[in-house]
Amino acid sequence: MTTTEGEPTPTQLVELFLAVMGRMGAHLAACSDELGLSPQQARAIHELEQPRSMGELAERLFCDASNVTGIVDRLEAKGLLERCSVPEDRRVKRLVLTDAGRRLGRQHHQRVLTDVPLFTRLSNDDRRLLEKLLSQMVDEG
Amino acid sequence: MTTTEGEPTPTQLVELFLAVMGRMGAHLAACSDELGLSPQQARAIHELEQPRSMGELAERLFCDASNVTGIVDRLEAKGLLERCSVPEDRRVKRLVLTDAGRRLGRQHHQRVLTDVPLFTRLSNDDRRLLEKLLSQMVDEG
DNA sequence: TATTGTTATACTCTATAACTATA
DNA sequence: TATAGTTATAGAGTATAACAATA
Repeated sequence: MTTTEGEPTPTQLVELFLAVMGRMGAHLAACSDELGLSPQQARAIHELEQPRSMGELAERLFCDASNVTGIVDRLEAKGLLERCSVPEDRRVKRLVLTDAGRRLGRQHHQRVLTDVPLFTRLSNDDRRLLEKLLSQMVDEG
Repeated sequence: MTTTEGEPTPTQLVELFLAVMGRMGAHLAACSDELGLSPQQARAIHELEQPRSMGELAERLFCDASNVTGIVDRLEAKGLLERCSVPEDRRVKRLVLTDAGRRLGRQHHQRVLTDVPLFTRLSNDDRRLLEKLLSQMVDEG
């Protein structure tokens, strides 16, 4: 317990971030559930605002390509997207949201943004500050 | 696209937070995987630094109590915790980490804290600032 | 009666490996 | 040969409902 006041240990920071992540995760789960989607399905729709291939979607979801088959199957069965063929390379499937899919994506987006108790507690200045810090964290790669 | 400069929309902020969450999630998954744990098992061990009942653990994991039975089963099978009986109320199971469980928990904690590329990009001052903002977000409930 | 934890069930997500159809 | 996507498989997380033991 030799904690110097001037040198912040990462412990507290990571703990806090995990706590905020937990609440945000619960919020996201509730939002997708209201629309009859699993969290991962909602995430997929979000990433498909621009059409992408199966492999690209896998990268964005941080999961193996084999999982995407099932996720896309279920979204396609709900009529939320279509697997289009690509003339230049017939191996590739181009995933395109249907109108219903785009509509549901917008609804989900709205719900996620509405009443996020985490962020509503911050002043406008603090939100700008947090935005700046998060940008720094994500920048580059 | 009528975005006023002075009024920050929550959109960008939420997007950024989700991006940071995604990377942190990948980091956590990698850390637990190295120790032969699922992310949820690692999370459970983390929450059991203090002994808790099944129901308490369920609350902390934001999931139904019925799931905790399986999660605890698997941790118990690995010898990482024990279900102790509570004399005052024989319905309750008191979950206590074994020495091996506590050791693994410390290892996981170390790995999570080490080389978090997200936080290493921030200056000490910025980390303190982020810590303050995250505290505000979590405060109260 | 109410509560704690379990079981049964069914679905989703997950990675690995083997497969297909293209390139 | 290499790549994009699929299938098969097995394990883990998830919620709901019904249940046993205890309060």
